[in-house]
Amino acid sequence: MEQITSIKEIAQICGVSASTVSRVLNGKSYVREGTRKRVLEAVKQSGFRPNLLARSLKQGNLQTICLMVPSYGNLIFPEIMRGVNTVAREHGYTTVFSITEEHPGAEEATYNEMRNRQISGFIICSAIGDESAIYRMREEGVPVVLVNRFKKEDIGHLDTVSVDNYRAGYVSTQYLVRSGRQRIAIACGDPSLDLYNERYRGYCDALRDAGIEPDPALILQEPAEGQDGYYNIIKRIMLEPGAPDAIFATSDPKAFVIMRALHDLKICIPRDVAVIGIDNVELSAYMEPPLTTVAQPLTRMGEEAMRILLRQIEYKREHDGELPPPENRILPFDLLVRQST
Amino acid sequence: MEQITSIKEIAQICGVSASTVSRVLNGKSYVREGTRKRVLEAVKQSGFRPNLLARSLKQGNLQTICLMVPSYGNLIFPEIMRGVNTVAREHGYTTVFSITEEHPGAEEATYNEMRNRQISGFIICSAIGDESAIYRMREEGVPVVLVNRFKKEDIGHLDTVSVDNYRAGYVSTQYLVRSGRQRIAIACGDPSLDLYNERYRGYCDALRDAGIEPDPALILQEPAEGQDGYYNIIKRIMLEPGAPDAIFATSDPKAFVIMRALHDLKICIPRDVAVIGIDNVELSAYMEPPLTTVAQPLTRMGEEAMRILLRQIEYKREHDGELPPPENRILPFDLLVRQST
DNA sequence: AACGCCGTTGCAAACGTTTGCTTTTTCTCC
DNA sequence: GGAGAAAAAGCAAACGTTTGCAACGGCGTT
Repeated sequence: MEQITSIKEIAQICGVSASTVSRVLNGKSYVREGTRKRVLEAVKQSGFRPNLLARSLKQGNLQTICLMVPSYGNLIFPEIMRGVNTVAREHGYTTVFSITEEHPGAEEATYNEMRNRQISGFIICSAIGDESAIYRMREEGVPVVLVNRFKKEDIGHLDTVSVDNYRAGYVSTQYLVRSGRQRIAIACGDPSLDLYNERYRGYCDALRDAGIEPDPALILQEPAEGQDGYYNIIKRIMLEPGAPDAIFATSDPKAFVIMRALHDLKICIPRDVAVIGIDNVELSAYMEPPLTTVAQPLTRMGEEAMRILLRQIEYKREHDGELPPPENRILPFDLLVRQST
Repeated sequence: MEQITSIKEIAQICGVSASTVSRVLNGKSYVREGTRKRVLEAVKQSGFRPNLLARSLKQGNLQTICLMVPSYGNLIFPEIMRGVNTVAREHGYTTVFSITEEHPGAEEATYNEMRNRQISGFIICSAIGDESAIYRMREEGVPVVLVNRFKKEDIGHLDTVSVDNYRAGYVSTQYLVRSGRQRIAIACGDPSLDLYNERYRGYCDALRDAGIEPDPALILQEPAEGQDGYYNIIKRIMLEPGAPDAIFATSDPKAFVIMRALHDLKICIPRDVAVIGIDNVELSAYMEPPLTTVAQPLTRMGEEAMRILLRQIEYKREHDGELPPPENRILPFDLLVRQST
């Protein structure tokens, strides 16, 4: 059984031309029912699969999108990836990924690598501070969707998917206040990421609305060595006078580090200190005690991002390379009360 | 500034033929130093990037490999992915991924999807029981490397990367014995995966070598609903007479579930029951207490898998489509003692 | 019977490379 | 200065598709 490698061989078998076979395979133009059947049969018999590269070369795009994630340090990314991948697949798209490892400029480098692969678009979960490269991509007519990480000013200019981070910060802080906590600390995230600034704003406003003035001593800045550095910060602050009775971690992984520090200090959660996070990665439920957290619909965020990207790709095709006006999707979140508060 | 899209335009600018430009870009054949410089300059000036699809169409392979993972339920996969990705990238390869979600037949489906994309090879972390599809792939001359999941019989027939799972099981059990535990239970994994069977064998042998006959009551089979089902199993067994004083979880995620159950029973780890895992995913250190575990070099496993794949690809090119004899890489592991034992 | 139309099909030129072969240029050596 | 070889460059045919245009035949209409 010879391996059939091209449309021409199928054509020969069926006694038609290659064009006809192509038309059958694409279902674009009409083909007489009889020949259609015959071709389809031959294709099935031989197990022939058309060469996607050839098609893509002709049409100028491989059915492939690129997903950029910063790292796996934060476990939200695998879940987002899963969402992207399932929707992509449903639509015949393949997903390539690139781990930027938080290097500045990595997005642009990847973009350049991918350009000559005729990638249809990008989903970026790893923007850091400087988004100029991303604006440039959009200007060049390349579909891009940002997930989670973007600036307030990007809204209306770039496509984005996220939750309402301000509300998330507000709600979690409010919950701590309502459960009677007095001195609520916040573990801030990288200040170059707006999502953390928003959560911080929500924290401040929730406190003020409850008649509490935010105490600078309780506003913990992300240490230079990254979130693991919170371990030492917590150890220090808990021994000082005026230690907090609750800690709002602006992401679950930060909460994990913080809980570790509290355990090592033999401080009881939640009796002495309550801890709340944001994300709800899978493992949050397995912490001791299980972590109360604001659940982001991570997988769904990936799905939505891919849908928006597909919309852009389609619009672009129909409008002669023009991109549609940007879409900013905000998904709902849930406060998930477990035993750490 | 017009966008240069093809080698021909560069050729025109430099007053040479397209072939020459191609040769400069590939560095294959000799080109006079002067023209070389001129072409390179023009390429740089215009920011031109050759169309990889066209090249691949001609040469019959896109520089891309496909990584299949079962799911993200087990956090070892993100770390393996990172390893694969970095090596792939160093060698100019792009990685596409596919999540098989443990569906039987998913490997083959993905394989078929990828075949017409001229994928150079596959790294599979998701084989389940039936590897016939994978043998078929190899027979068709497609480079494949299995990571972690494969059968003993595959050794010598397929390329693999893993740790010595028998030793890993042996060492962890032995460690429990030596620290004075008497009744050591094992939480087995999916019996269709040999790696779990090996760990189990190691467990039995370690016990016997210590003069302890494995007690069937302490051999816990993975429940039908997957590892989460261990929650109820543990809750039950701990209340029965002859409850274990140590539990060997054949993977870290299983250990997490088990620890959750023990906490909920108010059983103290490690005083009443010691827990040991295998994997050392990042979060193991953040459990309460931090999990003692056999650390697999996950990222390194990904890297090695990619290297072996590259070797296959290269050999294949040089030997007229022939694959090299299979390689079975076994990487060293470390027993990481933390506070759960 | 001639006409035009429409539904089908084929032809051939693209898409942007690579590469075997040929031609031209350059160099070397007598 | 010329012959010959070696080096450099060009030509054109591929790789496997898609697609505009042309061709063909059959049918209904006048």
